[in-house]
Amino acid sequence: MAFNAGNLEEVRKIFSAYLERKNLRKTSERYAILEEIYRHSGHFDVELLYGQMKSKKYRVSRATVYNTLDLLVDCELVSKHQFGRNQAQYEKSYGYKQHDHLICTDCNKVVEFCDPRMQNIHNTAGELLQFRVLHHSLILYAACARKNCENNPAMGTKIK
Amino acid sequence: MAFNAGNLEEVRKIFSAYLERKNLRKTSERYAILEEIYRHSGHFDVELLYGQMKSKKYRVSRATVYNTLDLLVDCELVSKHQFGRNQAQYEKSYGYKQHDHLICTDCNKVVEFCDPRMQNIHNTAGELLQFRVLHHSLILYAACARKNCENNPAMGTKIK
DNA sequence: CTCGGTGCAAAGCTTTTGCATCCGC
DNA sequence: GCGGATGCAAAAGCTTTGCACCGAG
Repeated sequence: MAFNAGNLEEVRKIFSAYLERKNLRKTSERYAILEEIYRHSGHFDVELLYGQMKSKKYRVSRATVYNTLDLLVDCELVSKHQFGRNQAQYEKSYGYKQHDHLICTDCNKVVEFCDPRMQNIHNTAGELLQFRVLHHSLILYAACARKNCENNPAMGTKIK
Repeated sequence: MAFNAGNLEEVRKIFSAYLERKNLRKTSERYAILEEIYRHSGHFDVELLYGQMKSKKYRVSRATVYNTLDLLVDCELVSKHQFGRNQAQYEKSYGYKQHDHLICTDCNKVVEFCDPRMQNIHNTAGELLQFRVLHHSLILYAACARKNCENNPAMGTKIK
């Protein structure tokens, strides 16, 4: 998805409200990281984001990137995934409809999909267990039935 | 689940068949690790298993534990989970029916549950995407509706 | 002015790797 | 005996922490 000024305005407001609610300071670094994330699309990891910040005018540290990502995850502007590798993957989540992930066991690429049945489970599975489900992670590990999936542009980004 | 000699016999046979099929050597360390895993119940991480081996007569290295766990996961005698922490969690899987996991956001304990709707998704979600689903990971993150879940023995092991 | 946030580097923790030795086949 | 597997320790990779300085409120 391309850069979207209106969208950016909205997420900035949400972040501001969150920082105020939690009595956290509105630092330029926090907004710079939020904007950098919402300027790009797809999944990213800390190192990629840190590199993007460094390659621009920004003077940020990894510690601040980690700290700010935690805040953004907490206020639900970013979601965090552990795709079975050691490096956490993130993606912006505002304005995106809920989706899950399929990982190709042949080429390690990630495909997003949406299955309404998963929402049913999300909404009702907790009752029996006496839990209130806050969020979930569903990952399907699957072999590609198509040929040459590695070079298929319809598939998402490759994870490390 | 308590130690079960018959069960152990079976998994040892399965492991032997796997090692033969893959032309891998039947070392005493590999069988010792398999037995140590099947002698206990619940989830475990590498450090716990390594500690258990060390506290007994065994002379094993972490490297061998990691290597053997990879083999056991590959032949489906053990399953591996990334519960959002950095440390991978494992559990024995032979003779267990398929289940998914709920993690309490209050106390970090893991509860196993089984929802037949998940099997439906597993079996059919791949078709549309032209993938053959091999396995999946579903984790519900949920708040405990009961009081004092931390001390509830009905709930599983706490993860780090 | 205060003290929470930051940059930087060092430390921490989990996992992988290199190498000499060992042992299954 | 050959070559894969192991133990050990060192290295690698991701994340967190300690500390002095900076800047938002």
